[in-house]
Amino acid sequence: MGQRTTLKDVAREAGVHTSTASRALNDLTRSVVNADTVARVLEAADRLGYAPHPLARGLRTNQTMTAGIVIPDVENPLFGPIIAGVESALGEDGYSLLIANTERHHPDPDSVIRTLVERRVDGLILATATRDDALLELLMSRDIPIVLVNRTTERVDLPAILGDDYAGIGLAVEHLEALGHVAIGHVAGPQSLSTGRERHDAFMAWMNKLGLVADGSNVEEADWFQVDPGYVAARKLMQRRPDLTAIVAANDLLALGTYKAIRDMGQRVGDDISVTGYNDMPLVDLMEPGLTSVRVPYREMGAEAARRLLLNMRSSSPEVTEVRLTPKLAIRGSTGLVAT
Amino acid sequence: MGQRTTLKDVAREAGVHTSTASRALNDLTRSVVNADTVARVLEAADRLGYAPHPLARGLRTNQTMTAGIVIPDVENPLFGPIIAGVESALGEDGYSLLIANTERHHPDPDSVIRTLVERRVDGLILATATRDDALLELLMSRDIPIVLVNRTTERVDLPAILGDDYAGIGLAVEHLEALGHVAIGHVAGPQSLSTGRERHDAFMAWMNKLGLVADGSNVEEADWFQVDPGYVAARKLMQRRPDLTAIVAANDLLALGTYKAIRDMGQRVGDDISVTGYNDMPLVDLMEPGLTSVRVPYREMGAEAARRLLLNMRSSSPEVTEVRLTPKLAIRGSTGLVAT
DNA sequence: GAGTGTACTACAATCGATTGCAGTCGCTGA
DNA sequence: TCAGCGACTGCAATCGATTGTAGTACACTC
Repeated sequence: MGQRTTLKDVAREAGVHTSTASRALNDLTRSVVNADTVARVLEAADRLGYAPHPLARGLRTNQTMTAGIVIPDVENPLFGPIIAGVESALGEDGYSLLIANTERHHPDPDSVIRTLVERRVDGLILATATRDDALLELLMSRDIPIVLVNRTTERVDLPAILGDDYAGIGLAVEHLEALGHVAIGHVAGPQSLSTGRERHDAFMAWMNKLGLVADGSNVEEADWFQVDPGYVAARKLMQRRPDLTAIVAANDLLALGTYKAIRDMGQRVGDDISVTGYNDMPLVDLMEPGLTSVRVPYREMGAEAARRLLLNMRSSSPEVTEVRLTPKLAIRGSTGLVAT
Repeated sequence: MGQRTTLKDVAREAGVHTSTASRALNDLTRSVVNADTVARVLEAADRLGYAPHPLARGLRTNQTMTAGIVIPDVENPLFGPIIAGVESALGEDGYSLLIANTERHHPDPDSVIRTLVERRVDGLILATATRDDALLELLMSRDIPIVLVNRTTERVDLPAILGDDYAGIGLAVEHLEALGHVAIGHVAGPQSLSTGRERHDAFMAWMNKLGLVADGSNVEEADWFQVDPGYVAARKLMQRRPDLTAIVAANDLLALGTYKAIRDMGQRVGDDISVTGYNDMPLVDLMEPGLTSVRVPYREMGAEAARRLLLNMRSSSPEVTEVRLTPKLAIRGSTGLVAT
């Protein structure tokens, strides 16, 4: 139809004032309206196909029923499940999701977040946090509910929904130790991100805990969480430590870069050197060999971030909580018994 | 800061009426305001950190400066580049992007689209079209600009930004023919989607054009664009036609399912049977062997859909155009000379 | 019968911007 | 000197919902 139906149309049709119609249509105020009047208004609204104008409502209530999510690289398959979880959980409560993609090469990534703030989103979910993130501090003064997802920050205290990296790396290291590996290396992620740093620290802690040698020579940091930096880091690591029989990579892309490095050095993944990854991205199970990877329930992570945000938007003094989701290890062909 | 700055504050600070301040701040009306007054208003706005309230503005102008994008499965890595392209192009024009994910198992996928319409998005980009899509017809009566992306529909005439499936399948079939293959099969996608249907039709057309046999026995439709349905369809195909030396799959997941089927039948991908895929998803290059795949510029597809939507939002009589993006073939180890 | 309390509804202000229209001032030409 | 026109600015209505407040009617009690 051409013209949209407004509350005035509904009120006229039901024979009441717009304020009565508004009260009849809203759950929280319906009880002060006579039941017969309520029935007439609801029937008129349904017949006319009425939907409230979100801008008019939002201007008055100071709520947009939208949340924003900021993703560092929406092309990275890691974020699809997180977005799906967030969108689904928010949708259940009647919220819509504005998405913004910063990307590493964005000229002014902070402007992306500011745009969402100016859009008056009711809350923000940020997947972009770095460990020393100045923008988060600035956002804190804005009094807008924020939840971090996947990574956290050390700059300020904010609610964060994360994977349990300590447990996840533990699964990988223990799995390799159970296969007889003692010379285990780590291709670490960038230490400016909490995911890079925590997986590195977890690796060191688990190696020490299991009585295995971790003196720093068995760790090499990749510049970024991508295949090529993983390849470069893995080569350096294996050149420095040719004795290593297993490598724990801080994510799947680094692991696949490690595959390439192993092959370039004339060895076989899984047979000569075992490799584990992290995230259990789509298709890593179809690699040759399938990648043993720490699986984080990312969709659930997204949903939990949304639920936390919804709680914090309703609360006048939101809790700063940190939730860590329990990972599992998907064991595949890239890990095998230590060669003798 | 606590309270937000409004136009009243800026007007007071600059010593003018709010209407003058509004005109001074807006590009289209600035020219009717005296230059000295403009300078004072701009300076006040900057000093007070003023940003217009989008709801107030939108209520009056009947524009939200938002567009909606509806994705059938945001966890599918295919859609990340499309979203990235859309978000980037819209952002350049000051638009924000609301994202909704329908998912195949959503109880009421149409409600997701209706919610965006009720949100008064200025336009919609739909990646969800099926060939016979009743909701699109309903949406047409709403007078909201729509652009289809990745898939099109036969139900109504709508602008669509697509891959050139005819050219893409042609690249694959010609490549295989050049390698000496004559017995080529097709693992088709679901025919209810334009991508499934068009790639199937393109395959038949190219086989006929090259004088190769395509009698229907060399085609098997997968129920969905996933690995397992691809596996099932590939097995059926190879059981029915054991002579096939090459298979053109309608997307990468079907291709990877075909890999599994080939291996289960004791043969080697690339050596015994060549396989091509479509989309060139992340990680298919790292498969063993790397998948030869038709690469569609999905990020550019998203950006073009956004540009088309922006044009149509500005136009009172938008063109129904169909743009097809030229694919390329990424040649890898999954295709080789026909075995003799 | 009068007074009081409660249920129900209407009135009007409000949110914060945009914009049609009108008033004022200064300049120019007859 | 006066009228007309253009530049500039202010006034007030408007977008469409929500909500504080007030008015009215009816029932109950003394």
